[in-house]
Amino acid sequence: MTSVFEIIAEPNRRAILSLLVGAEQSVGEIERQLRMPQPTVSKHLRVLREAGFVESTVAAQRRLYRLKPEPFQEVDAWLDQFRRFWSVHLDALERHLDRMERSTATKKRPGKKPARPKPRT
Amino acid sequence: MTSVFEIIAEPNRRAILSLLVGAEQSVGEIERQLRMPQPTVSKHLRVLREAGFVESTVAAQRRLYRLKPEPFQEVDAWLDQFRRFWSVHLDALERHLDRMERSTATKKRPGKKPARPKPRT
DNA sequence: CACGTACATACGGCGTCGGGTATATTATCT
DNA sequence: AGATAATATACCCGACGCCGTATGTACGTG
Repeated sequence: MTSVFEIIAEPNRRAILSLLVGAEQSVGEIERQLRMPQPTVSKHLRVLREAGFVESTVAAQRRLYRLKPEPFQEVDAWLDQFRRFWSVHLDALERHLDRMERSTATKKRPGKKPARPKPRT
Repeated sequence: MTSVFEIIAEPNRRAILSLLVGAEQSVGEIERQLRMPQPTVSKHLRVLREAGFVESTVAAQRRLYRLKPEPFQEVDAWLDQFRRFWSVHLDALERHLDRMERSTATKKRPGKKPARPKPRT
């Protein structure tokens, strides 16, 4: 389990991560929402924690898990080398879609750049 | 081997993909550049092809493999939900880096948007 | 202090993936 | 057609990952 890619290869772990995007959750909440046995949740959380995807704080007898950004950025950085490739291949399509978006006036996160290529952290 | 994430979990496969970013390559070229036995290369290429990461054309007795963009976009789309999260967490840092970049005048791909969030294909 | 809750860990079993070796297939050349 | 190069596939095996069950630990409450 050496790389971030092996971590996110597991469907249950991806489910947990997606769940944690909304807000931090306790083990029990994850267990109930994803309908998976508690030891399974704990084990996956351990893997995710050791890989830096999540961190936890103790709140009474429960532990709240939340996301950490770094590993995701690592995946993003890896993906970056391929973005150059696929942007070339889909350039015409992209321009077409851009025109579509502007004409249908679907405003998405107005003033924010969507993604940074190669974040340095 | 059901999802794109399992495909890219394998280090040798990622090496092959990275190699193919530059240009299409034959099996033998991959074999030599990555110093891995030929059956290993063929097996991984099979997996990559069936997952849609690469396609091949026959050129005499050799087969040239090249990348296909779709699976990468799938990974990118998955990452997108987390981009919102980490951009919030690193907003201040991001603005700082942006100022750094502009002041050092490091122009990157001038007129091109780096990545499309949620590509529709 | 006994008990219940919330979570973590230990252990055994099983399926699957990747590596290695050998062999089959397809194309090229003489 | 025979030989050789390039690639694909078959088979066996060892390792590792995930699951389920059982048990351990820590915290809170009566």
